[in-house]
Amino acid sequence: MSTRADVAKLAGVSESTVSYVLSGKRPISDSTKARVQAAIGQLGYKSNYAAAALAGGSPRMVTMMTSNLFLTPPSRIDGALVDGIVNGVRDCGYHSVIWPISNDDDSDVEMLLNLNFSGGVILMNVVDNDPRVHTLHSAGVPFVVLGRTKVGFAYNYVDRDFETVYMHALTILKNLGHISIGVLSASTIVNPYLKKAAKSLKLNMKMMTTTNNYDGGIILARDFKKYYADVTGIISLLDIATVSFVNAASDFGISIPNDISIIGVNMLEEQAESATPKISTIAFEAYDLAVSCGKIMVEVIEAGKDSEKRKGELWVGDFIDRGSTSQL
Amino acid sequence: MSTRADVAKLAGVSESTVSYVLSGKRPISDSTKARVQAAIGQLGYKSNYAAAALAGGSPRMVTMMTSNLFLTPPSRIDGALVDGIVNGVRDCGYHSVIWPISNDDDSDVEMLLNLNFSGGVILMNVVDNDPRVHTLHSAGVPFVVLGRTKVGFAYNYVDRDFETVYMHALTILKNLGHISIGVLSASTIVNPYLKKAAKSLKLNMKMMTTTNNYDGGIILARDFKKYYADVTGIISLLDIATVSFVNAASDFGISIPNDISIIGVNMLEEQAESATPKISTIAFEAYDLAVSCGKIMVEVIEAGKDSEKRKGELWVGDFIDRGSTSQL
DNA sequence: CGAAATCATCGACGCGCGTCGATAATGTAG
DNA sequence: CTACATTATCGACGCGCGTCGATGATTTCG
Repeated sequence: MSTRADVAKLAGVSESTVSYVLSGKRPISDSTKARVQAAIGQLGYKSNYAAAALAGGSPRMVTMMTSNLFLTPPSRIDGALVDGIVNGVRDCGYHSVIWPISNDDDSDVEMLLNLNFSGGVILMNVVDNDPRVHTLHSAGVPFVVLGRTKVGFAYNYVDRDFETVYMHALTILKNLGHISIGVLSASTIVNPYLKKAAKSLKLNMKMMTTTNNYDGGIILARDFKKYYADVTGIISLLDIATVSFVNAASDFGISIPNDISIIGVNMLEEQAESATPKISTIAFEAYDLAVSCGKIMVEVIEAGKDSEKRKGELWVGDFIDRGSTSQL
Repeated sequence: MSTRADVAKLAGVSESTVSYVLSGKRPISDSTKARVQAAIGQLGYKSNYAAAALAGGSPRMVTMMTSNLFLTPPSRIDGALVDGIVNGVRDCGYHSVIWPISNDDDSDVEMLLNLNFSGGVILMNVVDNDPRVHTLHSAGVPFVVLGRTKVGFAYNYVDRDFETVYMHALTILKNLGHISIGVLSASTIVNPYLKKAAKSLKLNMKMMTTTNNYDGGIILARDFKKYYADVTGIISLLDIATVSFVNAASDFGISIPNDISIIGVNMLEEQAESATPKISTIAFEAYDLAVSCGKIMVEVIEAGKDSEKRKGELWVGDFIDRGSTSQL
């Protein structure tokens, strides 16, 4: 591996000149700039990451942590989020890697922190009162949560504004005359925001719990008339199961949107488009949200410890009508 | 962040002593060892990754590269492989991260190499004549391929010995009297090793192509009597679709193993166990294979450029009879 | 008991790069 | 023509740690 010294010698300039050509932080004449570039090309010089990180203060690197990536098959949404973060931090001159987690205790987090090789951590797939947030917080590492969790202190986060999203979706259904609303979810617990919105709109909620995979939606469609006959409007918190539910509905004599109206609040546009019929959504701009998360991560890193400000950002999204809803 | 100097001062020893306590590369008396440990604990000292990498030569870090992780939902096998690598390199005192790839040209590879922050690269999900192998090779970066691909030069790899695996599976089917063999695969192209094995055993092959997801297996089961009526033995190269195929078979009047015998050659044991009936396999010890891959990666890194040796390792696996095969 | 071996520890150096202050070269105004 | 601002470049230093050679302390053995 060639070093800065090699480049400098070949170009006939000092080492610092090479650095300034690379960083652009001081003016360099066009002629020497060209000579240095040529030398770099000729030697195939690549700056040493470790040395740059050491000399430059904190490493320009961000680590993404998600809970065990492969235990449950990740969805397209995860892909969009990762992509967004990668490009968000890249715009700020940072890089990003994924920290692979095997076991779900936070020994992996400890290890990452001990390693101390990245400037900040983006936490994904957080759960209630996530222990990893506590660990990161007490370690004093710059971090941003992609999502939210209840812990006893302030932290940086980027998340969807579920309160508004749910209210929006339910209002649309209510305005169409739907009173009995099914909630397609992987959990039997009703999201508090959703519950609140339903209450204020005086809507009846019925949980339609299933697993978020292909089967899940089919089973729900099969059982719909038996268990959920009174439901006329559905708000879906799932993505994969929603697509298969909609696809399979007609097989079980359910017509969308004639018999039931459905709004997806947690799926990508491409997924909503892929179903037959297409699914109306409250847009979830996962990619853009993640880009913003990446940028905030870099801000937090560069603000450093001096700043005690915490930043929270919430994203809403428009209603996109694809015809899966109709007047009751 | 506290540094080695802080620890040394607090413990009343020299900086190098602190280093040797940490690395264990020179004997240190128990008493000073204890004092240093105490100081480390008190200060919450964590060694600086960048500095260690710089001083120590190459960074003790491995990068895993897989093609766009989230484009197609990764399977459990990918999870086992990642886990294996993580633990394999960890046993050697190395760490590992996943390099997120968004676009499938190799600009991401270039970027990783330019960054120059990891000691080596493990390439996963390689395709025929993978351009990334060429890029890594000409960059002179230590790398190991988890799998194999045809390029015009030698490289380090760890892979299954498909030649033997296929031969083993087909021999078992043949010995049970099966002559007409279906090949469950996601591609219409017959694997050359498989073709060779079938030829030498004088078996008739019939491609049963489907997508490797839940649907894929169902569709195949549905169409089986129509298109593959003559098939009595199946060798499956898929995992998810194989499980759903076996599960759905009885729904379409196919009895396993009475009507057809099936052997999975590319699935995890837990997946084979999860089907009804359970599926016999040629064991694919994905985790162990990946552990070995990780260890080889470290060997390659530590051998350095001086060594031009290339290492290849092939894994077979035993036949595990779960009763999904029977005499014709 | 003295010489040699062993043990525990220290100090110094260098890894490659970012950046600050200084310097030489050039331009501008009085 | 001198005094001073501006521009282009250089040299030096330090980031934090791994490691080598050296040194003083202790033990071993003839």
